[in-house]
Amino acid sequence: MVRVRFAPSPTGYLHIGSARTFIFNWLFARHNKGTMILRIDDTDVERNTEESLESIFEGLRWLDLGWDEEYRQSERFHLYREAAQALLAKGCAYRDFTPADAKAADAGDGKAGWLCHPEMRALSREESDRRAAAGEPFVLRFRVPREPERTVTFRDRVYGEQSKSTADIEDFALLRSTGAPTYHHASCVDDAEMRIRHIIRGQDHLTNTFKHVLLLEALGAEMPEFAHLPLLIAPDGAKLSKRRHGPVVSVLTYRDAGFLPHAYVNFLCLLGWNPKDDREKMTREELVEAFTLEGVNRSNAVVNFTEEDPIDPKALWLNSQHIYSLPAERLAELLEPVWRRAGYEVTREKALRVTPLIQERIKTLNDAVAVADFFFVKELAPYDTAELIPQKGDGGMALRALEKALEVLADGEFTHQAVEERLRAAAAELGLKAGQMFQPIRVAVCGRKNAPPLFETLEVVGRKACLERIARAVELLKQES
RNA sequence: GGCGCUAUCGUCUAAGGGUUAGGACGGAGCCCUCUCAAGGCUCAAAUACGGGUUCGAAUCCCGUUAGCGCUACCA
Repeated sequence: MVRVRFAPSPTGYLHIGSARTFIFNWLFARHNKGTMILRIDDTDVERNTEESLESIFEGLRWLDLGWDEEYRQSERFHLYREAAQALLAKGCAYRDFTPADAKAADAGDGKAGWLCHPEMRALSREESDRRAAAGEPFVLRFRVPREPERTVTFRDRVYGEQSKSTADIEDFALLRSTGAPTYHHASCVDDAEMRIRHIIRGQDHLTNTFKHVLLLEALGAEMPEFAHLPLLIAPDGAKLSKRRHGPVVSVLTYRDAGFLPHAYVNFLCLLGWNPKDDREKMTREELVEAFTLEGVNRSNAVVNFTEEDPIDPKALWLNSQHIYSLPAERLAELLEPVWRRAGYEVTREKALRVTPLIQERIKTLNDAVAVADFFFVKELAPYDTAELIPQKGDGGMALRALEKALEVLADGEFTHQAVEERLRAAAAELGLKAGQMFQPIRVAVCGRKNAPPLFETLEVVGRKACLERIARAVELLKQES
């Protein structure tokens, strides 16, 4: 039975690297019909914040993948205390009465004291119990078995065989002087208790794993499999940090930028993993089907962004691909609130008619505001009348085209086929090329040169608004001459 | 400093002893076309460096360099 967990600590927003770890765990669980566990690693009371927890949940909810079980370490302190007791009783742990600041002082430069404090490690049981009973503060440390020295090994599903001498592993803390567990302790106790079979997490934990193997052994737990993931880094090679790189490190940024969650999930999957064929755009189902640990690679991946352009171009492209393959009705549903937020008056029917015209012209949901404005606004924003003048033409030509359009569009059927027929005939009659006839009309109706196909656009904008806008353009041209 | 991990186009990546080192994004160009997109085609662009092993190395080994991680009573 596959059981995996994602274990964020609520000390910040949901980082995109964490999001990817969550996604890989989720994919692995779903691919293997296993269980996905969300565990909040909130053992550091000092640093945890409620806002952070909220933003992590918000990010996770947006990703829209879900999970099966949920735990909070802050509600499980009794388990960690019991486990610590047992470890102490078995001699696998010892009390270290060194004051916190003293330890920092002499272990500072990676010199002698970093492995352990030999006096503390050697303290007799009686002495240790006596000082503890007297209320002297201590941290509980794991007694790394160093005599005789041995090599700790495990096989990582991504990085292969790993080994490290116990001579290079320090006596790490299990319990702080407050009695609260450290990350290593709580994490291992929980992984054992929750019967996590596969630990999939960031590569920053690769060397921590030697400690965890030792601890898990001491706890008498069945050894899980480990799979470490390459890290996501910034273009400057540094790890992604909010301070240095800004909001690009938070998943909520992509939601707010108008990304589709499954497109963003797709993008994150391609950072450090690939399906071994040339597929790039993949649906959630395809990802679940294709995901295996064998496809994960070992080197860190750069998220490609710059200060001017904070979104990775490939993410943008993938998003446009996912938008394009959405059924128009579904896209219209998603676009409606976007337009409404922009202050446009939008009905379901209107959204349904506009959407197909812009579907392949937007890369994000938010793009729809600027791309479709002229379908919704009462009055066009002022534009440069020079735009009305066609290629190899002049103001006079624009005027003739527009006046003819006014005449031709005033009555008759107002469907795009009928409108196209009449407009093409009109162009022929005036001796104009199609483009020369259409550009003034497009600019008059849309307020700019770049817009969706003209006839469909005219049909959706409607006869009344089209005639008004063309008449307005005629007026402007006449004023100028 | 110690220990560990990593190194293919600008970026994401494929190839895991024999390929003109493949794909994608981005860039350039062409085609299509009522504009813009979308789409199609083409081009530029990479095996960090030095040694081995081998008939043959991007691929295996060693070293160098660089980057990253751990080295907290953070996670």
